[in-house]
Amino acid sequence: MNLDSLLRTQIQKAVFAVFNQQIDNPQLQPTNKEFEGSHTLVCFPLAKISRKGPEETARLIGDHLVANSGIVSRYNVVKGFLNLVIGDTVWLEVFRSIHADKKFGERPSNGKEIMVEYSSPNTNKPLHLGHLRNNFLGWSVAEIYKSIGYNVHKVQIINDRGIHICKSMAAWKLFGNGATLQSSGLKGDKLVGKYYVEFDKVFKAQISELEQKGNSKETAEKEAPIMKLAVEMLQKWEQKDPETLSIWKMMNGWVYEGFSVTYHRMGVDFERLYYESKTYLLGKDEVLRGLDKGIFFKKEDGSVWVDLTADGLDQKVLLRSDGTSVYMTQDFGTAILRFRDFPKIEKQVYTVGNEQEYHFKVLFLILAKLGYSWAKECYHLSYGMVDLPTGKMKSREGTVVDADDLMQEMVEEAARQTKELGKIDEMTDSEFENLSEMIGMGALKFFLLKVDPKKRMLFDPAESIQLQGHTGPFIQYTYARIRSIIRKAETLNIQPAIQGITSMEPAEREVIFMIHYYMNKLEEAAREYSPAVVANYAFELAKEYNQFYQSIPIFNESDPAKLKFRVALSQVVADVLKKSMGLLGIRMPERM
RNA sequence: GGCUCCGUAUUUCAAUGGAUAGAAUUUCAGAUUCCGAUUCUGAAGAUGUAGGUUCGAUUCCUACCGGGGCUACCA
Repeated sequence: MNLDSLLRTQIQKAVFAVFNQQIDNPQLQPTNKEFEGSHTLVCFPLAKISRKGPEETARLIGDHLVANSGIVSRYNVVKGFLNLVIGDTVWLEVFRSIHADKKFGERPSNGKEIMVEYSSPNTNKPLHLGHLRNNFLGWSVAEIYKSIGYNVHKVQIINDRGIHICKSMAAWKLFGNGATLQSSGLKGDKLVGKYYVEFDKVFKAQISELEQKGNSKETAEKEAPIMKLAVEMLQKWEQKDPETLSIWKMMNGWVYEGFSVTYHRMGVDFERLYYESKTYLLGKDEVLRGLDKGIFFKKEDGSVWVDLTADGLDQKVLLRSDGTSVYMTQDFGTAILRFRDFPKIEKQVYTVGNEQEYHFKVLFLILAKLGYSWAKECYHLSYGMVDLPTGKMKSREGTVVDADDLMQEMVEEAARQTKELGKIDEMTDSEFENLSEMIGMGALKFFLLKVDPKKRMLFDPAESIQLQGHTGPFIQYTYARIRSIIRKAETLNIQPAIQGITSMEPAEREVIFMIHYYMNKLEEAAREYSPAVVANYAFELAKEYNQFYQSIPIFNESDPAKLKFRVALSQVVADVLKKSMGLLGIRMPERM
């Protein structure tokens, strides 16, 4: 039973009965805590059709609902707000159906498919803090869509070719002495990253040397020997030179080995990988087709452009004068390829930093101009930079926070904290390790996901792992304590049940209200592409439960019906907490 | 210059155009015969500025102030 839609229908009926008017979408919102009731109908907009004051309008609707709806037991009116009180028996019925529904929180398949792209790393260096936000966001949005019935395809594009990887390759060739994974003992992506840093160091030294000899900065950058080598390697790569290809394959192989370790710890996964080396030539045909149709135009030097000035943007190049393609060209080529690979998807979601907002605006516009109807459904899941308390985190400034290091630190901190609290005595080593991983990663994920994606945010590692406050571990603790209650109920052989009670304490009603609101929140999160909605919901639910826990006895309750009901309530809260946090990729401990 | 995102308590974050702008944090004052006090209750404290639309604006519009990003025949 869906209480909200039932109530909406009843309100529509009431408005029709009282004012003889149809309304599409009654404006319902949760009632402020200071007033009695759970659902509030905003009646200001209805004053126009009722031709009465907002308060009188509210009263007339309220009277009709109490008399006819069967679910509203009483109401109060404050200004133009109609606060509705749902009877306890109705709430208990709502709760009973949730408790019985093993699949609560998961919509059955709606037959629709979407694709979510995230991560999309370059293969010349390790993943950093920004990638963590990217991966957690993309993965979580995919899970949220799954839970409301979509078939979701998780993909990434791996930027495995281009000048950046050739830089690492050049440095390895010059200074590597044939180093391998085995000989270095390093994680693969770290080893390749080391040469990328090495390249940069040597490159800068060569530039300043050339500048001192009187060259301009531009010339120096072009003429630096190590850069010339990297460019040469890129050309050889494009000509499929066997030696270059084998270095390229070897070094990318190292990176993939390293990345897979990092992804595993992050807890993210992909259904399909796209490699830029296989897609970078795509899109050219589409440009030529667009040129024929007059969507694009050619300049006298032979380069092909699209004119987006009518859409408030600039002109954008699509093919260079030498006929080669640019990033934009391959990106819409890849988009089209994906729709061929997965013909049923109705849109793509791209999880990419907000510095590429312009790029995606152009991309979607071009796709629309080419006649692809799905273009307008595509979405750029844009997110802001992550700052640290110590300062800004920018790769250019060389203060990159490595993803592996950060995860390791979080887990170590969690372990230290748990030890300090003296909770490890009854745990085996592997249980302790597992718990530290859950808490450390939970703290990290929750903190990165609780903020609206599009906002630039500050990540404070110390604050994120606190057991009190707006944190993942706080919610995990609440969960662990509930599980402890459930275990005790099991040993006492108390079966959770909803029988023999007809009324509730306010704190119990609040908890049920929060639980019943879960699906609304999931849909909002999907609509907004925002895991933050789910994160903040889980936090609210945990707090609501703690209030109940604090003020109402469970095992000291003498009425067995109430005792069983409260155990059932605890059980459902635990389930919903676990499900909602699961959508953020956060695991929940039985004990902590 | 053009485009775009952002500006909310000391700080970090909330608020489909709705009520006295919520949390967390910090400080102070309280609560446990009890299921895990890593909890709960109370107090203090904020919408960058100036207009406009609206019954009602943190939200929409305009201008300004402040911050980030984009504006490459780079990816």
